Amino acid sequence: MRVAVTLKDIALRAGVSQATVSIALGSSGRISGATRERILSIASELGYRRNLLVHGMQTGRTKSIGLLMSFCGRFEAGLFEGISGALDAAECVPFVLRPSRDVPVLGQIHALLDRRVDGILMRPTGEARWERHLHEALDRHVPVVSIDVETQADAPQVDFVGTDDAAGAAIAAETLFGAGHRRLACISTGDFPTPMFIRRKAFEAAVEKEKNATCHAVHQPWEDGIDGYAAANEVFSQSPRPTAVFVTMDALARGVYRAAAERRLRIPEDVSVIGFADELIAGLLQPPLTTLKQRPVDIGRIGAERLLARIDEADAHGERRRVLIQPELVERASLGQPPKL
Amino acid sequence: MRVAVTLKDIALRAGVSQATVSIALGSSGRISGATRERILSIASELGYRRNLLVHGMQTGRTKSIGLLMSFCGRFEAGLFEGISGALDAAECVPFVLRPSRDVPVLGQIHALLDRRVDGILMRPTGEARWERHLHEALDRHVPVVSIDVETQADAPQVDFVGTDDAAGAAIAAETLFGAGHRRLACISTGDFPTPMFIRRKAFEAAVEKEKNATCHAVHQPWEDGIDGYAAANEVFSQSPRPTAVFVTMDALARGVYRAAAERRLRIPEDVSVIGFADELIAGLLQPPLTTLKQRPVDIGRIGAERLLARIDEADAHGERRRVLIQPELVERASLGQPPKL
DNA sequence: CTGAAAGCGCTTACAG
DNA sequence: CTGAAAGCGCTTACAG
Repeated sequence: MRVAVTLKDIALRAGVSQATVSIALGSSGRISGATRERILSIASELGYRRNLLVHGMQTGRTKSIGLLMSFCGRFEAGLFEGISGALDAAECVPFVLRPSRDVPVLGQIHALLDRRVDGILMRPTGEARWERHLHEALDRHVPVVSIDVETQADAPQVDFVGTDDAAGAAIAAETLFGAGHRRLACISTGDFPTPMFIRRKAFEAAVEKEKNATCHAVHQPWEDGIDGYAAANEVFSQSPRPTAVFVTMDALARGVYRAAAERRLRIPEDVSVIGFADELIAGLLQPPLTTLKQRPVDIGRIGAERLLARIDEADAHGERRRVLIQPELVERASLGQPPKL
Repeated sequence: MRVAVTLKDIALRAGVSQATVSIALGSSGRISGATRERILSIASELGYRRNLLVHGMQTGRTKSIGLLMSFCGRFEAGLFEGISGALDAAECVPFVLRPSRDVPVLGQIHALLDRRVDGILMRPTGEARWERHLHEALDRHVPVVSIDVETQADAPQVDFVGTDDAAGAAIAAETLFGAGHRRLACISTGDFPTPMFIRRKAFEAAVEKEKNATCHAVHQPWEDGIDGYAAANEVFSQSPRPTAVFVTMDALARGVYRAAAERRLRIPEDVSVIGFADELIAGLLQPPLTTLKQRPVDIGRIGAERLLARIDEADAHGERRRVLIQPELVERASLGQPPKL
């Protein structure tokens, strides 16, 4: 067994004090001339590794953060990729906790705080129970940054980085208008304050502003594996039938395609479909789904960078800053002109 | 700002020594009668939270582990769900680091060790560079458990929990034999020691043992977004044409379906296809893909439990233990009898 | 530039 | 059952 090498060991070998070694090894402070070189070489020879537990306790910086999020799709994978990249550059490491029904959020936040994380990055679920526990962190001057879903009034000091969902929904609407559609439908799920909710509101607002345009909106409560089938059936049984459907997340398109197939409605000849998110399924559907592509890697990276900046500022209570990332239209084959009457 | 409450604060208020408070709060040792009650109530009143940095330094247990894995699909999400569940129960929290070309593995292991993780759970990539750095952990008596991909001879003390890939491949072969197929093909990717490699070898071995059965094997080097299209074209241009194709991972089926469609081969009437993993895509393909379902949540859970057990045993150098989880056939629509001549 | 000392917030023998 | 003391491995003023 190898026993950990300590400052004392190095000091002994180098014939200097522990304090000198500490200073020489830290990038900080007064330089120690040639002594430093000697200390450095002894340290590396001995395979010294600083105990970050103690270091963190002394300095108040553990170079660790907490990350509260779950992993279910390509979007989350992108977020994590971006986050990891930014943290790597700062030599910071994330504790990752997965929100779940069985585990109280407060307990998770305490688990992080007890380990003295420097900050917390979170992707809130839609549920409100998150917000009220954030003060446990903020009160201790541990900054919190939220990605993808914005926290609400309860926690106005929480920075936000996410997709500009409203802009994306407006692009979807404009695209449909541009193709000649006026009789639209919107199939949605997810309540305030989820991105899906914001997309729906923005889409409806865009329709309101467009002359002669109407929107038949169907909202379904969120559930696992939701696919929009029931809502699509309602939409397709309207008369006159909408010529285009906006779904607030790609997964809903699956049910739309199925309902359309059952009614022998061709996509896009009889009905156009446009999604949001560019999840894996968008490219797999036949015809491939036109959708709004998010930039999860950027969101993750910028979110982590903002958190690191907050940590350096030592300012957990500043006003909220928001960064909105523009989504981009990915044109595939599910969108065409409205059918001729 | 709230300043952290320490043992001293509680001791002062309770009129006892710091040591007494420490003992009363720890679940360990001698009970302190009524004093304990008083201390406990003062602690909770003050909102005391133990500093796990210091606690970890004192006891040598940080209740943190390192988790080295990346997130790209449903399988990984399942692993993480299982891991999280097991760790939650032990009040343990994982640092999660994502392997990537840009970041040296050694650096990641050091980042974990410097933070004094109690153990490391890893899902190795196929690359060998992992293994030789594991000793950094093992030498310090930090146990390592590997999931999904078994580490090799370099690190024989590393426990393994993963799918019984060989058994799964044998099931695939038996299923095809049972349906009457004898002219088989195997499309594979991934080298030793990935699960895909093991599946391929086991499949070929099963074919060898079956009378009159042949297998046309095509191996493609692993790359991102690989879909098996080129390999499928090679398979389909054989004469006589194989009547069934085993792909060592579901994603490869995508190219097989495409190649089949281009040649107007119907699935399963003209050619049967069987996959491995039950990834999301398996259910989305048309016809839905018959495949071998893995049990990622169990693998994750058992892997984490094994690691926790190793930590408790304080035995990082015991012999390797292996847990193989049986995969299960998911019958969907891509498998039928061979075409009549 | 360097050393001696104090301190971070705990736990753990060791006495009483 | 409880207290006084030492110690974990560092960092940080404070003297020299």
